[in-house]
Amino acid sequence: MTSQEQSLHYLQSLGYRLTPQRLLVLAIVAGGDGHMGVDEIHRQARAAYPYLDLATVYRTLRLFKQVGVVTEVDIDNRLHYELTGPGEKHHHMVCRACHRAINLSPRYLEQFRDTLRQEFDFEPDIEHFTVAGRCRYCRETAADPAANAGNAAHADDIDDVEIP
Amino acid sequence: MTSQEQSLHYLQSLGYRLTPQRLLVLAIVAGGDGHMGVDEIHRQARAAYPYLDLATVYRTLRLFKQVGVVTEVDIDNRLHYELTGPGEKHHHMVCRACHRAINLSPRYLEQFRDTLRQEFDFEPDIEHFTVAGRCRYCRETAADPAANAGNAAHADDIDDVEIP
DNA sequence: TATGTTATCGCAAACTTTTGCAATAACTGG
DNA sequence: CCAGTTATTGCAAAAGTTTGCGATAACATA
Repeated sequence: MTSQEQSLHYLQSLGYRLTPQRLLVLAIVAGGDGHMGVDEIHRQARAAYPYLDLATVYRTLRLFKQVGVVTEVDIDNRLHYELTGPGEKHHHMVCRACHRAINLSPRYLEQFRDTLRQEFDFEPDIEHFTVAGRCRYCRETAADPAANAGNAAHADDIDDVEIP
Repeated sequence: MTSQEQSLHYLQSLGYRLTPQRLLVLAIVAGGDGHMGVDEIHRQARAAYPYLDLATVYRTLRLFKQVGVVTEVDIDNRLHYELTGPGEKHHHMVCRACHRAINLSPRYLEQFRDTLRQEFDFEPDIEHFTVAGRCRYCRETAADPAANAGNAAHADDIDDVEIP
């Protein structure tokens, strides 16, 4: 049984229905490599099934995320999804400047999570966790707020860069 | 010189202009207690200056955040802002269920940040950092978020609880 | 104070994501 | 296999946020 089939069985066991739309979205997310934007998922899905609505894609992905089939990553204020690997969970660091996403092993967060549990009895959601910040390249090239200090021009925003 | 005046001077020193709109938004955020939603800021601002546009409020708050005057907190997919205290920086844990925000001292994140710096040469943005998850009360009472939303009962011995 | 430069504003429209609702289709039990 | 129940869909529209653009106003310089 493939991991896709497992996911579908799991959905069914929770009482959710198996629809062609859900099969399709799952197949596409499973087929893509790395995080996929919602629009790209929708575009690919329409190629196979033209009537599939964007709202359905959003709802389907939200459901998949809820039951743990996919992982949600917020990249530059846009939602992206990838298949949740069985054992190979990881988190992301996303650069504020170039929006590149770097994978982050869970062990970096585990200690932090344990502390929050113990001290606050708060259960942090570290399955869906993104660390924003600046990557090495962007810090080297420019992008230091202090460097812009005297500069009146306020560089509205840095342009989008493909996600590797 | 008040801390508001300091912020304004700082903006000017960076080359940004001082406009009545910015003065107003700053005053309102400074006047409110805790995180304020964008719509609430806009509503209060219009009382004093009816032509102020919502887009201007968004742009102003984004600028304030960029230069460190305010801190942005994402609560239930909506942006909230509060004045960045001079020394009293803190982060937030926001409950997925009741959306209550719990303040989190920076020391809990410092070790994590140091690790990311050393291992990945990645500079995480921990000034604007929110940990999502489930608070104790919502995990105890289990399911229904609506049941807990707006309930301040479990402020008990949690240090610093704010209701959005 | 007058003038030029350009950051900022207001407006309208776009974009991303969510939601209400009636019609449809997936599962259930007979 | 059929009928009933209800989760799910597609559509349209709303909600929250961002963006393009021409007009305006803030600051610098003289």
